[in-house]
Amino acid sequence: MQGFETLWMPGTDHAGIATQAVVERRVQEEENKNRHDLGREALIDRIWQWKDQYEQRIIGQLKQMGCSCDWERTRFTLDDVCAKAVRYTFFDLFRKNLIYRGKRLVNWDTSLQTAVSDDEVFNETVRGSFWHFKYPVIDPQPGEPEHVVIATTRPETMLADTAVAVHPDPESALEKYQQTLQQKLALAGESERPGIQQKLDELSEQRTSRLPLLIKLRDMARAGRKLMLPLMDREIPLIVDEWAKPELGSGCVKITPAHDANDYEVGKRAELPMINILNPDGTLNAEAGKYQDQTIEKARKQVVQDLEALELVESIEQRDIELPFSDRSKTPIEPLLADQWFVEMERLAQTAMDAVSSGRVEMIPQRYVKGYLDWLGEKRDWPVSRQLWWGHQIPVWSKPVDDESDLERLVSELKDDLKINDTSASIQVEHSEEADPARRAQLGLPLATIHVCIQRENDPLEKLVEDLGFVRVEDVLDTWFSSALWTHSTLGWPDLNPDLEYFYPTSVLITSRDIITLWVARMVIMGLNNMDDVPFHQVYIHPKILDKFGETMSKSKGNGIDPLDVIEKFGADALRFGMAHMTTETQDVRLPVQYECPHCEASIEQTRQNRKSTVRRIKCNQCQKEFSTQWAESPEDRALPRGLILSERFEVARNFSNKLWNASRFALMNLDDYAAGEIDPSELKIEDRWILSRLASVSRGVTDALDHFRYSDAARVLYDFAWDEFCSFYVEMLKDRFSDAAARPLAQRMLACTLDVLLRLLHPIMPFITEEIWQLFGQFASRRGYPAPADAEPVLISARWPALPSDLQEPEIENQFALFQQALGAVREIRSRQNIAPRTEIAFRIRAAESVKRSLEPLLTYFRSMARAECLQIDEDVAATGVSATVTRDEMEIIVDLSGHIDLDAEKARLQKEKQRLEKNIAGKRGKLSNENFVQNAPTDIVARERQALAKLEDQLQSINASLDSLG
RNA sequence: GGGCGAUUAGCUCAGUUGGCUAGAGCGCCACGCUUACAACGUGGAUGUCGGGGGUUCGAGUCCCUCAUCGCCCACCA
Repeated sequence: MQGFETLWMPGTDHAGIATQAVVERRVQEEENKNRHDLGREALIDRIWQWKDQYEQRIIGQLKQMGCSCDWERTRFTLDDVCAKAVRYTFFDLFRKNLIYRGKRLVNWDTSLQTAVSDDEVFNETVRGSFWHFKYPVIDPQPGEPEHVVIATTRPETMLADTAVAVHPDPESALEKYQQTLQQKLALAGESERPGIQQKLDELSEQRTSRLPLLIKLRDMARAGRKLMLPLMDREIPLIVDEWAKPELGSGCVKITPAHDANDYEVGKRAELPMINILNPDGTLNAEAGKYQDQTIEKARKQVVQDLEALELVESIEQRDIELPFSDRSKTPIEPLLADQWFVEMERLAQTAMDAVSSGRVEMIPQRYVKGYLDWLGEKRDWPVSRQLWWGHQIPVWSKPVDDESDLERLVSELKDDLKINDTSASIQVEHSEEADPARRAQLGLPLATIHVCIQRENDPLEKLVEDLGFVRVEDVLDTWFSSALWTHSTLGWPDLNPDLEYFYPTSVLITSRDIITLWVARMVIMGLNNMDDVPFHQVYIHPKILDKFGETMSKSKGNGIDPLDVIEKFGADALRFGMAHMTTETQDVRLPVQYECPHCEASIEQTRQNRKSTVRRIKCNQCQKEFSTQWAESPEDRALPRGLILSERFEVARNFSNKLWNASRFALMNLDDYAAGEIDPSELKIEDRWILSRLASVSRGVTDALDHFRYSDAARVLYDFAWDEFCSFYVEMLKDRFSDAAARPLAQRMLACTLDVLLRLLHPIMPFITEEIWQLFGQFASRRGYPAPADAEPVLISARWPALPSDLQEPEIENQFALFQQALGAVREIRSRQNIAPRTEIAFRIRAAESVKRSLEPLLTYFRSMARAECLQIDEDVAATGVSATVTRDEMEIIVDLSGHIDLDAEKARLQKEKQRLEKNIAGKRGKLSNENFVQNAPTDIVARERQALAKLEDQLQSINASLDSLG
């Protein structure tokens, strides 16, 4: 289904684009042939619908943004490249004898008349009948049963039965099953126990009641006894096979090799005939005898009815049955035996395992390695043919031959006359599995089939072999076959060119975990096979976006968000930043989805009900007007305005974009008279050294995070820095300095170099807004930097990544600044607590040690602009006088004189609360420190830190108590 | 059935080698349109870190176990 999934989201990756191209070309071809069938029509309809709605929206938006779009060219170039690569690869594998033809059960969708792949199948539990039929034993001996009872949910498949199986050793199988159950019982939790116990009870009863019969049947099977298949009057053998589970049903199981995967395995082991009774459209074929041409449904009823007439129905029970359904047509799947092309994986899989085990390909997070190795370790051959009409058609021409002389003649003709010698075409001869000529004739099988694989498209050879009666194989290749070539086919392989030389192997593949096996493993295999080197060195598996119920977003559930809607509402940068912000290593992301009413902008939560594809319109619960959903089809529904599909989780990112834009606006407004110039480090103020220090740590942090795929860390670090440090402190402090003519030039240069680095760091996750700011910025201050200015690159997208010298990082300065931030916070808190009007100026004093005093003094001036407060005194022995409010912080006590406007009760309540908090913490610390084990065993620096913390807390408690006393 | 992951504030999520007095955004409460920003500013409230055991001086973090949820693979007379 990958082809179709990506089809709805063009541009998500190149494989998607390539697939889309192939689909459309095939649609065109089919239309030219003027073949009609229901499934194809429906699909084409959907494709055109999609093209109108989605592609046009994308192109329209790109055009609105002033982009020119050469979509057509991109598409066809990729298509051609991929088609060639696919043929070259298939040919290469064919020539190495790694491609072979065999039988496989496929999931057949009878309404679309195509096979569907496993990921297009969903299971649904339905209440259904479970029939127990009796098959007569031929010539029962005395003591032997007259019938064998089998059970089925699909009665019509009995027409294709070719055996009934019993277990070869029912006694020990039951014994073993009992042991397993007992083990499970011992380990089980409360809730599971009764169920297991019940099974055990049933089992012990079975062992007495049924075991003798099963042993008897086993012996009959060994003796080669046969049963009569009712209705068909065909003799079928009773066989022994471990697939028959003695503990289930009657212990006997009917074997239908052509219509059931497990039965198929049994059939292979026992060399049973395999009878396919189905036509592609779901009606029964000639093998079904008198039931021919009936639909499955009708045949099912008829079979039951006929068996009832023969008194061969033992019982019918109603049960919950899990049935596989086709996702596309919503009809039940019928397993069907079909000829398939396989890739032999033994050697190929090993190369891909080695690439990862040896570390040549690294997986991040590492936990995904296990699944990858386990899957490849099974080395199961890869069935690559699909019975669909879109995709890359298999480049093989085949012709069946009926006798040895024809075979020899044709092969030598191919080799001698057509010069097929494995250089650009190759021959395989597939001998029929049936050795007996009479039986072959009966079944209409050829002696052998000659397959010719041709490497190049439009090779004249294609025509020549067709003239010899060869017909091209109808099947197309699995989507993943071409996707596996993505890393090199998109670079022009098999043609050598500088791009391929330069870019292969690529550095990193970023993808979703559910296609590690389907896509990643196969890319490694094909890369190694075609290029003799791994396709990438790192594979980053990103988290998945889930909806608010924790379910994967998918079209079939209808619970996705629409990225274009998010862009329309919040902006492209908000989408990108938001995604980065959510991308953490372990956690999948839950994204609640809302519809936005196009009339009143009310937000309507998406529910399991209103997201369904049957819901075409929704009534807004605020304005009561209706709007259409993404599923709208009828003209009336589509005439309604469409509700955007959004998630409010992108608001954070939208607000951040806005903040950044406003801060930049401020910066540019104040750079109108900017003059580039050297910055003398000795002239820097504390806040300058602080912001440089922070900038250095932040750029290191961001670089490191991006290097290690920690996108959310990068986004968070930048968000916090830009908002809380750059905007809330540095920009605020610069305001004072801008109004001072003497200080202005230095302040401007510092602002310019800070903004410069910030924009560079933000660009990867907010490309559009930072680029816009960057280019405006260049008009005001094109030369900037610390300490010496340099010409800034004209375009941010190709600008240098910042690497600040680590000696700019000054922990002491950051500590010093933290003291200021604490003091400022304390003053603001008092203002707020006391409800002091914002315009009212207040005065305060600080009690603190000499070292703190020295740290704070250069910054005292900012209390005026940032808190409308003035520091009167800062000393070790400052004491509260008169009516005052105090706040204690780590290493200081801030005292605000409040005579005139104190709210005594508010202050007392606050102090009481603070006191409680401190007392609790102090008790905890005291307990810890009085524990001898802790003091003895913990590292000395930890103990010292705890002691210090306790002293600080006790000091704070003391001053709180003093304040409480003074307030009465 | 096998494997992987999750469970932290009302919601969505951070929490590096155990040192935590558990954080952020949204939402909530109070005050404020102060010349970058109301998509904003300042301050505030909010947690038995799913339950139970264990290891340790010390557990949100490590181990065991139970519960719930999700994903992948296999199976489904």
